[in-house]
Amino acid sequence: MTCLPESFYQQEVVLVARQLLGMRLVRKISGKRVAGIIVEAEAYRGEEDLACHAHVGKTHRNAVMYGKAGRAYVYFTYGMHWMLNVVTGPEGFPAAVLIRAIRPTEGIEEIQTRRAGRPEKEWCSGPARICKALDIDGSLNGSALIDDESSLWIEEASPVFDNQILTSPRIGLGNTPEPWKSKLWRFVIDRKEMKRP
DNA sequence: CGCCCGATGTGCT
DNA sequence: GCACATCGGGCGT
Repeated sequence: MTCLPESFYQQEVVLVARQLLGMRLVRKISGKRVAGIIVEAEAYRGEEDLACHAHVGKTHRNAVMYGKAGRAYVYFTYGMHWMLNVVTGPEGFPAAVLIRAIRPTEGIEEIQTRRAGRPEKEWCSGPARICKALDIDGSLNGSALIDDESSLWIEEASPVFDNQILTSPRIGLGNTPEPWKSKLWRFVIDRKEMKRP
């Protein structure tokens, strides 16, 4: 296992969100690999971005986003859901990528158990579903994704060409003002387009 | 499949 | 007190 280095995460957050598509998110659960290819991700960028949790300034909740790149920012919302983000950019500048969907590739039995009773298509399509499927919660908030001690990291898999990628506004920003609401900071692998350039 | 709505805890004003 | 980077069940098409 070769996890992505800190230098990867130190890049501009929108670029990192794009680059994460096609990479493999790996979680180790009692010694076993549970993993999937990242197929959807969104960038949240600085205090200026009114959709970003950091728009209210630094607080206890969002403090990890202000820290070093390559850490997990895991937060709780809607009274029941965990969300996984990866911190990017220089220390002190709050930015992170929300992992919104993966395509499971390893540890399918573990995922199936954790997502019992739901259709396979819904196992890991959605930020809270990923956390449920991979047993990710607040205990991983602030943890490094870039060392071998970790039980959560991202590794290279297969590159994704630009013509396989769709962009759109970020999901779920109901009350967020423009221009933030319309920023094309959501990246998705187009399931239909499997051609090479 | 789509739309609607309730669930349910916490951070921040 | 309220908004929230959501999900799943219920019901109509």
